[in-house]
Amino acid sequence: MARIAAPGTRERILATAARLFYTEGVRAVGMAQVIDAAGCGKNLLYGHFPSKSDLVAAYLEQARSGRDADARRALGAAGDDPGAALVALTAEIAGRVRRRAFRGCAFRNYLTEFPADDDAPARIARRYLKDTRAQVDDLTARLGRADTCELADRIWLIIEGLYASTGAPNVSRAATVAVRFVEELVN
Amino acid sequence: MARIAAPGTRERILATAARLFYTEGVRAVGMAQVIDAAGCGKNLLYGHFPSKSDLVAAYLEQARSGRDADARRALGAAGDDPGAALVALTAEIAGRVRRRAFRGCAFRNYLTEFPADDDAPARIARRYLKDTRAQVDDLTARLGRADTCELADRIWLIIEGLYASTGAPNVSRAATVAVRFVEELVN
DNA sequence: GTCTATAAGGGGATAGAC
DNA sequence: GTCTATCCCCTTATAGAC
Repeated sequence: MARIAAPGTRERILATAARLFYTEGVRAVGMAQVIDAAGCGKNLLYGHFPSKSDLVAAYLEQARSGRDADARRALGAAGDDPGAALVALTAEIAGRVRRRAFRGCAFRNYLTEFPADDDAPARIARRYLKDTRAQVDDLTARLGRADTCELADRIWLIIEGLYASTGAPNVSRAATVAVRFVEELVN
Repeated sequence: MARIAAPGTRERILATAARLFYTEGVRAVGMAQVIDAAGCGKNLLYGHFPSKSDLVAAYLEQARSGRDADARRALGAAGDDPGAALVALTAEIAGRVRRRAFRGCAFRNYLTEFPADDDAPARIARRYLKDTRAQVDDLTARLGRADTCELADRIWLIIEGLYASTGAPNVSRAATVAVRFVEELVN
């Protein structure tokens, strides 16, 4: 009797790997550790993800999907107002930063761990940064200010600073300040 | 005939290691690679640095010394004006960011690579972040504003964002914008 | 005495085989 | 699941060159 493949196995393995990669770093976590934590056999993991690079790519793809969904939700609530959209985007990131499990931006962290690589995970990470930056540029342009370029650069500085505020003395306060900061810039 | 120990050997090894660690990441660079690049024997390196952790600690200590010296120089030119000092500090970082070899803040990069560690290198990195943040807090307090806390948080966001601007579309422009941004905040 | 070169120990990594 | 192959890691030890 052939056993039926358990549904959701791939997702369970990926969720475990994602938590470990994000918390401890991609390089620090070995495949054996993922297998142990997921409580699955080796073949099962390598069946779904033929190599560690594939698993890492899936981890980053999933992080991107989740982030995009949250961003869409935040943007939806902001309606057509580009200023409100920029504030909503910042607030969405601030919400992530306030979580206990926050340990920086998964994509920036990956690029810090593998600065020279140009494989699938690196391309996913770089594309994410490019796309979100473009999103900020777009929204800022729609504000119709004379100093569009300067303003976009400033908002981007705040967003990057917000993502980096892992070691800030008061992370939650930093998140609040960042949102208020962007609010003042767009109003 | 006893050969005299070559002077500057430690410094040469350390400079090689520092360049590699900073450019490619601490985890990605092995001791063998450092030995190869330094063109020395294995025993010589291990004589000066008994373990990789010692070498990494020396790398971060040296980075800190260099950074402190540059910061002192920048602060000296600013005189007693705390606003000018904050701008000078930002400009000093902006200068680093503009260099071709810039690949982020060595201390933040290390903490991203080893988030769970609490050894000598990690303590050096965390102490640096704590000290520079305290420096910003101090200077901001001396501005005598009513919103000292908020202002310090904002400047810190900009500084963190500036350090993170490795992948910005135009790094040099981002650096310029950051300095102008802080200028406006303190004036 | 000082350094290089080489070998080897002990561990852990990815990945494949059964 | 277990077992193995292969590789690279940090580190120590040994042997030889100047």
